[in-house]
Amino acid sequence: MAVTGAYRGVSADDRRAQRRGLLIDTALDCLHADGLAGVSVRAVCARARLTPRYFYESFDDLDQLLLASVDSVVDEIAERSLAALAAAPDDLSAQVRAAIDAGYGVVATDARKASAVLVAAAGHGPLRERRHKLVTDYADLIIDGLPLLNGLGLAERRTARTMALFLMGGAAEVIEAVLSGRLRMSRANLVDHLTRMWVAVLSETERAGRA
Amino acid sequence: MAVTGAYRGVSADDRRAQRRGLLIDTALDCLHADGLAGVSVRAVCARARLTPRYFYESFDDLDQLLLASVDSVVDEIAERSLAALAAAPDDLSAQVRAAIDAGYGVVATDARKASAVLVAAAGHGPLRERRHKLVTDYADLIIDGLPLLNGLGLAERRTARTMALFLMGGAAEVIEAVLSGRLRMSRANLVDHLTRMWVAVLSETERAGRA
DNA sequence: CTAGTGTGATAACGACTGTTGTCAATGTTG
DNA sequence: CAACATTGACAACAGTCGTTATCACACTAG
Repeated sequence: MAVTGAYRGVSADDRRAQRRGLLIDTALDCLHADGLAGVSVRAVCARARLTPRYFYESFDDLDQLLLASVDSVVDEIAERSLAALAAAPDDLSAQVRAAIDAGYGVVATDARKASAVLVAAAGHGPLRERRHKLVTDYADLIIDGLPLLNGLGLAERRTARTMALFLMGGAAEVIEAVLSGRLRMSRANLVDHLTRMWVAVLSETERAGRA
Repeated sequence: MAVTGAYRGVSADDRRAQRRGLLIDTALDCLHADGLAGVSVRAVCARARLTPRYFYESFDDLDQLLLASVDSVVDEIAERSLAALAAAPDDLSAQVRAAIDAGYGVVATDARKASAVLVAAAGHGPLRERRHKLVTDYADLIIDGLPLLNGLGLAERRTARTMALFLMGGAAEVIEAVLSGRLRMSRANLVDHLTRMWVAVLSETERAGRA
């Protein structure tokens, strides 16, 4: 039953990849529309105009699809944030601002992606574990990406990780409030506030670490 | 079919309240054990050794039960935090520390309550809206509870609210990491770090507001 | 003791779930 | 053309969901 031949001018591998991508994208639709409970094999397939057969062609399990969907969003955020941070001038405030603005840009222009990140926080089982890993990875990226925090010992590293978790959780909370409409604020203002608070925590932690 | 008479020496109202409380408590069990998906009418009733009839006696809907469960936890946290804050000496650091320690004490001694708060963050529909309201209420409590932030104008109040959201989101993230075992840290250390970062943000925001 | 109320177990309903299988239609290749 | 690969629609399985109803038993009130 292996799919190997070409079909409508598209190779078998390309068609598989195409369907897989469609399922991931459609999962984001379902997630945004009906929450985690709205993501079922049948629902996603129906919305993607595919049959369950093609779901099991690309994923063993619903969890695999959810993980792939969340990963696609998280990877995009990390990629853009880090690129912006690397391109920013050698100034703490400028670097933080660039990273936050770039990351916010991803979820601000696609509400589905914001839902994906938030829903991942509440999932259970594999989704929850994945989220743990992602948050920790982000924290390490923050630590490594900021020259201010380089050259830390092991004790300070745990402090730095705690700080990174705090910064991300706080930013996520504020961003969620803005995207949901509860907190009305321009993008520039949002980035300003977040940058200010991040820098406040970063500076204080660095000062406390030196002391 | 109205329940009015006494039974085993307990009045009808008391029995209803007892069953309602049992369902709320059992819902926390299910939530902690199997996540949001594990909370179903049948599952909760089975675990509580009640029949679905008594579920519909106290709740119209599963959402109502979830809301009641989350509310019970959130109310407890708010109550204890505010009491501790009010009892603390007139010092920013001491007040923040007291409030954080009291709030953490609630979830630290009962993992189910931590799950409830975290799961509420990712819910959909009514649960999500409720969480929005709760977070905003907390933010206002923080603002009103800290003399440092009193007497703010409307513009500063939005800044203060943004800050309060940031502080809560950050604290939640770190607390979740500690409770899940990803971040090993003593309670004293955790409270120290959170207090330090809260005070850093609070001081900086107050400084920026004055400028 | 009798009549009535409260309780708990169980069944039923249609709808949905994950998963697998079948079958006709459509496209490709010999 | 014939032979085959690929697609999409649909059925089937057992399980759970929310919700309501039924029935026997425990208890209380008169």
